[in-house]
Amino acid sequence: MCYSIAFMEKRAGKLAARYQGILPPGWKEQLAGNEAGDDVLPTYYFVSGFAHPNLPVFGHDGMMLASWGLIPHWVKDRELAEKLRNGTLNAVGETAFEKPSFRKSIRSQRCLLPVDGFFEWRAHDGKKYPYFIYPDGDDMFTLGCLYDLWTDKHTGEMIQTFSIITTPANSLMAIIHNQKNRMPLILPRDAETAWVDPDTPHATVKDMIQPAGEHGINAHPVSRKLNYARQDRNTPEAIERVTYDELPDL
DNA sequence: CCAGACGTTGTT
DNA sequence: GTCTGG
DNA sequence: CCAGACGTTGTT
DNA sequence: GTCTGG
Repeated sequence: MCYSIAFMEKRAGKLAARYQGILPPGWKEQLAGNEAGDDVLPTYYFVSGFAHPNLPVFGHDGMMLASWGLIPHWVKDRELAEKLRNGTLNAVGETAFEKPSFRKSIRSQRCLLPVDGFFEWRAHDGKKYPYFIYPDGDDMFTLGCLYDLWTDKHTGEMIQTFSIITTPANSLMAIIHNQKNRMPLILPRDAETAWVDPDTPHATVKDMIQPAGEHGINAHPVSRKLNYARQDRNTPEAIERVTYDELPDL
């Protein structure tokens, strides 16, 4: 699974350039000339999905800000919305086509979430050690996600929300995430366009939901201060390597 | 049919 | 809105 | 996911 | 053991 991520790259123009292949004509120019997104987007060295942060996701018709934790469009009241969204940070890729909460979104409302990396915990000798998992160089991971738009019938408020698809762990992630053996869907660059295209056949979508290969994926242990949710964990230290003598290598 | 759930995770 | 359990 | 709490009373 | 907050 994937319950916390890093998102430091907040320049709308750079994101637009990175994802220009999936953006309709004109979007790159709009975003590049509009710095407003930078005011809206904080820098997250570490952010928990349970805080339901607003993050930029890319759908077939452009970029939108969406809150992490998918609220299905059919939810009738805020109470159920608040309850469900804590359980929809992730969507199991193997079952998303059947689940009432995801069946519409996985068919026609797929999107991409760029992240600088994500965090998972490794259990060793009765303790939990957080790891930061990140791509090579300056690139970002592109996570395969679903989105939905929910309207509060009572207030008229509309909330755009998303969920991160998960797959079984690859061999690297199985060592780190040794108690859950899941990982987020990391899409190869050449799959991005088809992922967001609402007309991509279901069979093709299913084929895309596979564990990423280990190539290009790096991971190192980070501070156990991340285990304490009440502390301010959104600091540059969150992604810095910490060496624990007792931890076996990956 | 109706009522109620609708999600993730875990079991070192 | 759609599925499951009874 | 993790750490930490885990109760009662009153209340237009 | 199970729920809540972050």
